[in-house]
Amino acid sequence: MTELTYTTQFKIVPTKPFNFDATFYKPDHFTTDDHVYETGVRWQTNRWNGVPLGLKYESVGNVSLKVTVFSGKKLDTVFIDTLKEEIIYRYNLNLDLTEFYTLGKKNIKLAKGIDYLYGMRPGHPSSLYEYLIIGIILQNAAVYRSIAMFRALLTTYGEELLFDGKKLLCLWKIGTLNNVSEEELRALKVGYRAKSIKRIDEEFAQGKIDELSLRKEDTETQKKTLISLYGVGPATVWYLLFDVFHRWEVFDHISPWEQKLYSHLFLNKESATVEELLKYINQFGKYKHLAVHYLWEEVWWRRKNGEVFQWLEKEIRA
DNA sequence: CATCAGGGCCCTG
DNA sequence: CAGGGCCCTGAT
Repeated sequence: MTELTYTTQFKIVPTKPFNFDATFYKPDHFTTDDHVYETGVRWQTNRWNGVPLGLKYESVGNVSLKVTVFSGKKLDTVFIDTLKEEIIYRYNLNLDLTEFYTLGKKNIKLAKGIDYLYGMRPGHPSSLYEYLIIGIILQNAAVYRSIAMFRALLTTYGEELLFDGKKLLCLWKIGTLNNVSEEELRALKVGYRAKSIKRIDEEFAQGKIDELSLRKEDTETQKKTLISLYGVGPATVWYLLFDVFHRWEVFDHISPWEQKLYSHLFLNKESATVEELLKYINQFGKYKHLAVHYLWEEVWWRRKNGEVFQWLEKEIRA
């Protein structure tokens, strides 16, 4: 266990309107043991330039954000400045929602979602490497199993950090799995995914992918690069484009299980065709996936706040 | 008990 | 470009 005793603080003022809770907590995200959330606060482990950190995000009246960085050693200014930029990027704290809201409010259903989650940003705590690990354990498994795999991996190869009275696990450093055999990974019940996880780790360790420069490429290049990674197919690419590369307009992939969920979500019925669903979502133009994010998160937040959606319970098998 | 079908992807033919 | 196989696990 590593105790993180150094602290650095800074403030971020996001664009308005800002909703801390809906931005820093997504009830449908399944990862465990690497974060704790309570109203107005999120503790999150993370690595920046390979350095394990404890991050504490606090809402200051839903107007600004207080960030406390816990580290094992003193951090220099460049490190902190780039970390701050990265946080702004990952949680989309500079996103201007005006245009999307104007468009979205023309649709009664989405208007309700926007109202409920007013100021919410899309966003994800993970780097591309970390998200790829998550994406791979999502494949061909229901939620409870993905959780089990994530927990097993994190417990075995992650690093235990103690900060601000919280004991949380931090995902391993790129290259860690180099000395781990495929058999050893399989023992954690990740199955055939062991091979993909190892190969992704290897490719990143060799520096074949540079996340920051890939962000600057166009969508097609990003798609091509991602799908070339072993174990990454269309479904995983689609998640990555939204959560890691912030492509709000890409919404062209609906898998059978999502088809059922979106039928309820968009059209309040049991089973709509993929064409029907895509047609519905096309009205949101360059904000297609962002619109879905609002509709989707609305249901999850309502569920968290006590409302019951039978169709959701049936499908998620958490 | 055995068999099967997944919240994909790779590989083969 | 269609379809079999894959780790596991719960459902039947």
